[in-house]
Amino acid sequence: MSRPSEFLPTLQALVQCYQAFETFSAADIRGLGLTPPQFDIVATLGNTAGMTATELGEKTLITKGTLTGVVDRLVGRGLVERTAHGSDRRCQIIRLTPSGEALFARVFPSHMAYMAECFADSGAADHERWQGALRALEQIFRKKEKA
Amino acid sequence: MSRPSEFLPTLQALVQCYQAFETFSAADIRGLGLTPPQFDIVATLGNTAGMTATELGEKTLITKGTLTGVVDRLVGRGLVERTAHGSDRRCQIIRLTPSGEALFARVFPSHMAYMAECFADSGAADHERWQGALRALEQIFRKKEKA
DNA sequence: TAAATTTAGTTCGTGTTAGAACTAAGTGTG
DNA sequence: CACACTTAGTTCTAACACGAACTAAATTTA
Repeated sequence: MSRPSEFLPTLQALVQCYQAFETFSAADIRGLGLTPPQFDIVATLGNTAGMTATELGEKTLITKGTLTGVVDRLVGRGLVERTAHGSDRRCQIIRLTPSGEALFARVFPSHMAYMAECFADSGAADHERWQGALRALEQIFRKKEKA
Repeated sequence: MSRPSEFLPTLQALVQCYQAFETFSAADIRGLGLTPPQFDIVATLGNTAGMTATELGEKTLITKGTLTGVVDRLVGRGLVERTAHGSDRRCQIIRLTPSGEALFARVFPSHMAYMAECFADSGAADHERWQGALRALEQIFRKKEKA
């Protein structure tokens, strides 16, 4: 067993890091006229032929109940559309409209460039260190949730 | 300048790690009858003589507009109270009521024990690695937001 | 095949979230 | 002192978050 004085600083560092990212990223996304979940969806659907709501939810980490509302708003703005799935009438294929494709082509590169500035001085070794640490920490939580 | 193929995996790892933590932690907190922000507030106020709303917001990373509502609900349940600040009439001191203290004494150790199970096999070196990586990554976002 | 179970999405209730506009109170400068 | 400015908290709006309950359509089981 571990003591809080050992692991609490790790959890605080995780939350503070995530918040810093979210705040920084969202400021740019809002300036592009989207909310962060909306951007995630548009970015995920870009350069694809569409996908089911379940698949979209898995990729964006948005739960299905929330996804309905976010997609509703994007449909209302004419950026995505729901089309029938060929063989399974429970499913829908969600995909970008031409207007949504145009938005994707504009905002995705813009936001990538914005984020790239952060990492101008970071090398491959930095990324390996971050990804290695983050994936190990993620497993810490996932291994317990199975039990 | 950096390429998305380099830094996107880092960002995805961060988001997935954070989500895994949040989901795992929240499941326990909800079982204790609190929401995650409510738990944060009770945990922050525990073993203190109270603090101003601004200070509480800084520690819990809850913005002031949100804090009003969360504190309202805790006041409604009789767990915290707002008292006048001695010298500055704009401020309030928010602190736990006796009932809130009792709740803190029950749920805080319980949740710590729940989280400690995750880190049963982690040593000091693991925590140093995680904290070092997370703090460095956090600075990546903070150094740009100043500019 | 009929019943039981699973899966896909929607709806609903409660709570959180950020930012912006607002009020009240303190601080600074002339 | 009077004015501009800052700070503390609340209110407001739009959107998101999650779980639970629900409908409809598939799939499994007997």
